[in-house]
Amino acid sequence: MRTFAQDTVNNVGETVTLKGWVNSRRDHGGLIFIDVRDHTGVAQLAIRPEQAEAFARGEQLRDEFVISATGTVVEREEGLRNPNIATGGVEVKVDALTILNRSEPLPIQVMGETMANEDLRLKYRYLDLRRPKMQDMLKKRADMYQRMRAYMDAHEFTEITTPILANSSPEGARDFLIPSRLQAGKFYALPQAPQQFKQLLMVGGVPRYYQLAACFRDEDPRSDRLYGEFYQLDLEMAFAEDGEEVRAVVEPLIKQLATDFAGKKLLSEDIPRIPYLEAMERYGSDKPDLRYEMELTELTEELKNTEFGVFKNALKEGGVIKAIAVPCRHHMFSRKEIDEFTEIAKKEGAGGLPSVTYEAGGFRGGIAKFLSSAESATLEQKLQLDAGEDYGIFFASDNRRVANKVLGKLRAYLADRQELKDPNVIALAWIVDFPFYETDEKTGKLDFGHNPFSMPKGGLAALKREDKTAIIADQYDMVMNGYEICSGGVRNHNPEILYKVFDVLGFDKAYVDERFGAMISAFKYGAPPHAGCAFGVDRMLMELTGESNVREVVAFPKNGSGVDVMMNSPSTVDVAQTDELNLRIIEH
RNA sequence: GGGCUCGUAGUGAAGUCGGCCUAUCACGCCUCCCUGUCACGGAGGAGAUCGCCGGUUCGAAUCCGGUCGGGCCCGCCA
Repeated sequence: MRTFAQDTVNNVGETVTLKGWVNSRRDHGGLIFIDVRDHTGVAQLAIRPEQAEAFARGEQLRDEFVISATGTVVEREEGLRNPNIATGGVEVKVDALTILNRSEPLPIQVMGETMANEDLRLKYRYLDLRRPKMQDMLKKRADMYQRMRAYMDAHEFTEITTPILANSSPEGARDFLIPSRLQAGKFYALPQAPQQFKQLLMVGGVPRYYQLAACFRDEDPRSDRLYGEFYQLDLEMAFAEDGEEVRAVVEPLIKQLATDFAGKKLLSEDIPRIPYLEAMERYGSDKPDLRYEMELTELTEELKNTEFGVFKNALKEGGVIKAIAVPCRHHMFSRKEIDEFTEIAKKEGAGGLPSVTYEAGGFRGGIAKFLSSAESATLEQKLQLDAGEDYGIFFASDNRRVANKVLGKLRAYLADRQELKDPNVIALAWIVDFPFYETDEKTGKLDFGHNPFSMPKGGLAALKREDKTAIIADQYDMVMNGYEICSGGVRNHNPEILYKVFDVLGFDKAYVDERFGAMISAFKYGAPPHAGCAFGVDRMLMELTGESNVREVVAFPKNGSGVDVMMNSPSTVDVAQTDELNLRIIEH
């Protein structure tokens, strides 16, 4: 009868068989200790020369050999116990030992503190996954899936799988294309999201749909963005005409994941709704981390009579002056540090980074000499400076968009640097009211701000407004600790309004019919209003488990170049295969 | 596509403003010893053309140019 490592404590006096990997071997010449590891932990085997056959095999064991050991569980004597491991009070006196498989010396270390670089870990992911931390991660992901399914089922959502072989979508990310054999010269595409299918399910009479959906996008990855494939908790609700209906349904699930599942504290039970423009003004970002304050403070009015040339020029050109006050905590920012921050500001489009320090209740250095005593007093009050604390104060004077962007970037960077993020706290927020259309900074042309299929607030009438950039999309993102974890919207189920949405950008009916034929035609046959959203499962799991790289929460991720270094994919294929698909590979 | 950064035994690091490097340390590996260890211990040993190519120099892991690979960021991600 097989017993697991952690169960040995409950089997004192009994004969057990442990199967697992050799975690470590301590050969004393006349006595061999083996720590055998399985998915439950490690247990100590003691092999004595009296069991000659087992002892001889014990001498051959090396790290990561796979063994089966049978023997009696005995209580360890006083002084021989190891309080550091769960099974440290017992050991197995081995009678018989079988080597089930041998192992060559490992290319990466499974046990111990040194960890190989990521490239090697990914190449030998099957070894990397043996590490308890990775085992734990796999279990956590499964646990999260269970909780999501249980919650969605309990709220009368029906899980429906939608096609993986889908169609190329002209909007959005780059597609993965799949050549069709039966339809020569045509292509499927892997879905970037089940967006159109789930909306068609609404037309199909499904009241509430959800899916743990695989999504595919061929875009360059980031530390919080996987290459290629990722998972979303995708959901949609028929007859929801107000985004609040969706938000109210999903909020308890996310809170439960943050607390019960991740064991963290919520910054607040009430999840704020922050309009996009307000988020940009206060945080310089549409995905602000609310665990720390450091809000952007506008000082345009307060400094309108400034003597400082840079500010004067900005104001003359209709710009704004904004600032953030950064608590110093340990020591005042050095010249070198401020230079470093300046580089960041410049990268975001700032000309420089005017600054001043606030020490011992007064402004010093930097632009301090340009501040009148009246201005100093106003700044102190507007920036809510605490005389007992020292601050570095950083300014942006530019057009509103750039000023917000610069300080927003700096706010996030400095919060990290100053360790203002509490890892045990989850701060949630809904960012709402995204602009439907935006002007492209470079071309000056009008384009969709986000998702063309969401409902413009105010419907058809709103679309006829003169200032198109003032049209608001009924769209909402959920932000968790500075990461966008969910995006959703009230969908546009009205063909007339949908045509108009594209008409604003100069696309005619034929364009819409050609590209979104199934959807626009379905909407003509009694489409119910509907709204929904989709949560990024991987990113959420990353933040909830305190990882800073999303690849850490995926069993077999691709690297930054889109390569699976373990399987060596993508790879070339036989000419016979490409011939069958009517494809010709052009050598580069 | 662009910027920054890293590349040294199987693994992780040190050395990187030219010579004390015949390249250091730890883990791992091999041989021998060891009956109470638990990251066992002890003695000994093997293992690196310093990512690759070229250049400068009396001399290059170290400087320069190129190239390949990784990571982070920008663009991109409706």
